[in-house]
Amino acid sequence: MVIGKLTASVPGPILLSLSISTISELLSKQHWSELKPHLRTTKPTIFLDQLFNVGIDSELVLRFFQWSQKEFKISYGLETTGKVLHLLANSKRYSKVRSFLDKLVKNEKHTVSSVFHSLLLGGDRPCANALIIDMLVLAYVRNLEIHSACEAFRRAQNYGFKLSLNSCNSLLSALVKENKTGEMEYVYKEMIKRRIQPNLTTFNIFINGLCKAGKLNKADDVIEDIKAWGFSPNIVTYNTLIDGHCKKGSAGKMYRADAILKEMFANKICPNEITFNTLIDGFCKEENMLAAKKAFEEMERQGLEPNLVTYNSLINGLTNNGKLDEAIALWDKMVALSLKPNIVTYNVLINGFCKKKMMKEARKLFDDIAKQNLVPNAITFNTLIDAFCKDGMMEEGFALRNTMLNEGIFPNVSTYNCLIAGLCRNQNVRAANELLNEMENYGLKADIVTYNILIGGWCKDSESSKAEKLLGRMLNLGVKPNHITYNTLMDGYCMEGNLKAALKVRTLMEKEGKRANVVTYNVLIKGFCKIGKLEDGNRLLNEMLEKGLNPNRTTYDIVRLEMLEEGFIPDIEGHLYNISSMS
DNA sequence: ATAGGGTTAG
Repeated sequence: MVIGKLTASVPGPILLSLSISTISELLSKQHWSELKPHLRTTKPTIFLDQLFNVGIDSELVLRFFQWSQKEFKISYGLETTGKVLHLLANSKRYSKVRSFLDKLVKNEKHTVSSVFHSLLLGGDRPCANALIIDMLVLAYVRNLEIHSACEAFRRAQNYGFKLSLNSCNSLLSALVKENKTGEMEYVYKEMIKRRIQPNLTTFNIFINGLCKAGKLNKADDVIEDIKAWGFSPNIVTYNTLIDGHCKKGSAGKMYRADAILKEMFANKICPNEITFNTLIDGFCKEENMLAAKKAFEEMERQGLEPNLVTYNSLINGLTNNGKLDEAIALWDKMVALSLKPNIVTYNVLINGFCKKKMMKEARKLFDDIAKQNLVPNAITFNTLIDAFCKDGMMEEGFALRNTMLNEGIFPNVSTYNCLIAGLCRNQNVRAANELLNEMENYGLKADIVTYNILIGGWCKDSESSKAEKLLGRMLNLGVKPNHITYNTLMDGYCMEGNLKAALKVRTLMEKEGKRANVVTYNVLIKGFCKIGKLEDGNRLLNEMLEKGLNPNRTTYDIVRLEMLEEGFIPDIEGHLYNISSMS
């Protein structure tokens, strides 16, 4: 049988006279040199077209497609690509479809709309179409093209394709990882609307996303949704919720975390190691070491064995609460229990030594890492670099950065932030700015911390207008300023005595939807006091109290040092007791 | 396809 006969009914010239079995054999054995001469007279595109029609194995078609693409530098176009995909899908070669789609979304930058259009032209079996579109969404997620994944998710509905639960869950979880809360909530709502039945995992991912966005009440409410759908919250649900409260909650958050733990018990779900580790870390971060230790004991009472994560959290908590000795003792206890410290343990204790300016000890631990067959990572280096910079040893900091490069551990944004902050501390903002350029030449994007450091640097140099230029630059580059950005800039203008400019920044901040916080008020009150306008400072102080913002230690210091000393009695009687008791 | 620990800015 020859292709010529088979394709006689297909319009166009017949250019090949190889039998199908010969072609199949050549393709499967990849005897390209024997095939090549035939393609001098028949264009590869036409050859491929004929392969589509004769019904040979889809994998062989794919092989020819990929070989000819490379060999003749052909770019086949999306429509042909769509045909290959349909052929693969129809013969259930799903892993091939997957890797083919990976290449499509990774290498070639087509718009989602053109990919959709051509995929749908490639075949007319609706169920194959739905499958390919579903796998396309997954391919975008796998390749971290989350924006495209969302667009494909939207278009799937427009074209009437129902996506699988698996793809939707993957998309949801990717959106959580990228902190895209708005899109995550959209996808979740759409799933319900499109009647894609969620499972418990869907709800757990959704809760995690809400927690990461600080929407704790909304996250709590999902528990009711879970029950309404006929599911029961599981250990992952509760652990996620507890962690959300530990990390994002405000004052008294551990009470709510504890309340969730009790609810968990009431629902007959036993906490596991992760539950306790989460709680212990939460208490440590709240500087409540007593509660952390109690949770540790409770964990053992429940028959659960504290693991590496437990010890790392506790050691970290102890070092951050000035209990370096206890931290070292716990390290020893851990080793005695034959739990081997990992790189996190080392980083935590190195940080502990660094914070106490015990650089020799820190360095000794650092040298020990390699002896234990562990590998230092960027965090290890960043911890040391930051400490050296803060200790005024900039050369050491830069030397460590070079060591990193030599050892193939790439400096990241934080590395540069530590160095840039060091230069700013030494009043060398110009050099700091050059480092910003250097990091961008390395392809590292400055983040919010970088900008905040540099803005602070210029402000300290009484060059607040230069700092404001940086604010403009970050806005242009799509880095969203936060409270620290605005407060730092306001402080700069205030220290220059330019209250007018400072108030303008406040207006700008509020236009961006950020309300003044305690630091904002402290900065402005102090600014007014500095130029002798104590009444204005007092007015702001009252405004702050009216808004329900709690004054902090700095507020009281300002009142005591800037107002009382100038003989001005602030109009905040209820707080005067605190002012005198804090002095 | 879902949950826990480490570095940088007021």
